[in-house]
Amino acid sequence: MLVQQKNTKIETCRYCLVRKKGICEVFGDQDIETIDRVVWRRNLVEGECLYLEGEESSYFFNIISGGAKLVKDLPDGRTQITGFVYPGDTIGFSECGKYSCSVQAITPIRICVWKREVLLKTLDSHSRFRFHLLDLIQKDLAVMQNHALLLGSKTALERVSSFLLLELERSKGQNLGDKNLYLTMLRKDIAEYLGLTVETVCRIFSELKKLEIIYYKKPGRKITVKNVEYLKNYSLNCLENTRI
Amino acid sequence: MLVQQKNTKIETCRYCLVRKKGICEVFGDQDIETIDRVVWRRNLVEGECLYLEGEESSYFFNIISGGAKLVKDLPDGRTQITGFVYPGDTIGFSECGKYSCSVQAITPIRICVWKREVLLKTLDSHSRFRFHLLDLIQKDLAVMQNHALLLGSKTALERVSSFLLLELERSKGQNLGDKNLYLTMLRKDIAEYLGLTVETVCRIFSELKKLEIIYYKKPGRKITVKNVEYLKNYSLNCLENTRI
DNA sequence: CGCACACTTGAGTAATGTCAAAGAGTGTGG
DNA sequence: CCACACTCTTTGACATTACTCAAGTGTGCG
Repeated sequence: MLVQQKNTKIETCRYCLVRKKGICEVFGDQDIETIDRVVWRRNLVEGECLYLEGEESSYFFNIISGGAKLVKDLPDGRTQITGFVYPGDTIGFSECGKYSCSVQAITPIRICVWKREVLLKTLDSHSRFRFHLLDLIQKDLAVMQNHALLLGSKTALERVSSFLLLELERSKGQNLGDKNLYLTMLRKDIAEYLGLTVETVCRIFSELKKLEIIYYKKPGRKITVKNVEYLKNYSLNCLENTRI
Repeated sequence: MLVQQKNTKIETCRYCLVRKKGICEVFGDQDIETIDRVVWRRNLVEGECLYLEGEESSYFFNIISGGAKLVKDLPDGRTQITGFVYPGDTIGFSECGKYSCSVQAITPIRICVWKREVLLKTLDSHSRFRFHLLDLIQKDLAVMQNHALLLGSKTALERVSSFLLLELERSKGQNLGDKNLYLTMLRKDIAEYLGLTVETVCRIFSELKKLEIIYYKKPGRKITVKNVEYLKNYSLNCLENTRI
C-alpha cells in the first residue's frame, strides 16, 4: 500500500487531506489560513520514530497520511502498543512536558507539525477549538479505558475479535466493501497491541478462518469478515463504544 | 478508616479540603468565591455508584474525601477496574456525552458537583484553568497508557509490585511513614484493577511477605515496604512515570 | 458467641507462552 | 530470469503461568 505525496509545492491547509477530520474540522476557511502560516509538514519512512517516550515534548502532530503505532517499552525488550493512529488523528499529548509513549511509523507517513505554544495560543483565541480539543482527548481516554478492559479481562479470542471489529469500523472510510478490512500492521504489532504473542494471534486468525467467520488469502493483510455477528458475540463489545 | 464530614453547615470552596489539589488549585481567592456559588456537594455511602457507564453525562465531580473505583463491566460479570480516585481527583470526563465507565465508592465519599456547562463556561473565561484542565486529562491519559503496559505486558509479580509502588507513592500525603501504605480497596478490587484473580494477588502478597520485601499483619490493609529497591526491580517501572 | 465476609493456601486444570521449524512472499544480485 | 536470502506468517509440541475450585483461617460486627 503506497502513500502518495502529491503536489507538495502547493500544499496548504485549505486543501489538506485531513481538512475535515479531527482537530482541524472546527476551523473556518479564514482560521485555516491562519493555521497554515504556523504549521509545517514532514515525512517519515516506514519504521522511523517521530519521537520517543520520555523526550521533551514541544510539538503536537496531525497525521496527514499513513499509519503509526504508539509504543511503550519495558527494559527487557517487551513492548506494548497502546494504540494505532491514522490520518486525522492528533498525537503528542504529554505529561509533565514529556511524551508518554514513542511513536513509530508502520507505513511511510506524512505529518503536520504544530508547535506546542501555537496550539495553546490557538486554543486561547478560539472557543470552539477548545471544546473540540477537549472532546478529542476525552475520546482518547475512553478508547484507552476500553483497551484496558480488553487487556485486563478478555480472552485471546475475545481480544482478536474486538480488534477485527475495530479495524472493520476503521475501514469504513476507505473504499473496500463494508465487509473488508485492510491491516496496515504486522501480526507482531497486533500481538503487542493485544497483549498476546504472534503465535497466539496467528492461531486465532486461523481458527476464525476455519470457522468461516473471516476469510483471507496468503499475505493475510486483506480480510473479509463473513460473519460480523459471530465476531460481535466473541468480542463482547457490550456498549458498542468502539472506534479508534 | 472513617471519613469525617465536619461542619457541613459552613462548608465553602475557600475552606475545602481539596482547595489546593487538582482542578481547583489554579483559582485565586476571588475566582473560588465564584465557583462556590455554582457547585454543590453530595455524600455517597460505601458501595454506592455515582454514575454508570453509558449514562448521559451532565456533570463533573471532584472527590473531596474518600475513595472510589472506575469500573467497566462485561456482560458475563467480569469487571475491569480502570482506576482508583481520591481527594482532589476530577472525574466525569466523557465521550459523545456519555460516561465511559462507572464510578463506585470504595469508602464513604464526599464529592463536589459541577454542572458540565458551568465547567465549560469557567473554562471559557479563565485562561490558566484551560491549560490546567488540559494537563489533568493528559496526565490521566498517560496513566492509562502506563496501565495498558502493565495489563498487556507484565507478569503477575510485576503487576502487584507496580501497584504497591503506586500505592506507596500515593500514601506520601497521608501521615503514615514513608515506608507504609494503606490499601483502601479489597483484594478483589486490586485483582480487578490488575487483570488477575483474587487468589493470584493473595499468593503474590504472601510471596513478597515471605521474601521480606513487604510486611503486614492480618487484616492486610496496612502494608510496610521493607525493601523498595526489590519492589522497583520487580515492577519494571522503567521511566518512573508513576503516580496515580 | 457466632455468623458473614474477606483473606489465604493447596491441588489440579486450562489458557497462553516458548521454542522450533516449515511455508510463503518479496527483493536482490548474478 | 532465476536463485538465494530475508522476513513474515503459520503450525506443532511442549512448558509455564495464572485460573478454577475447594477448603480452611481469621476478623469484625451484630
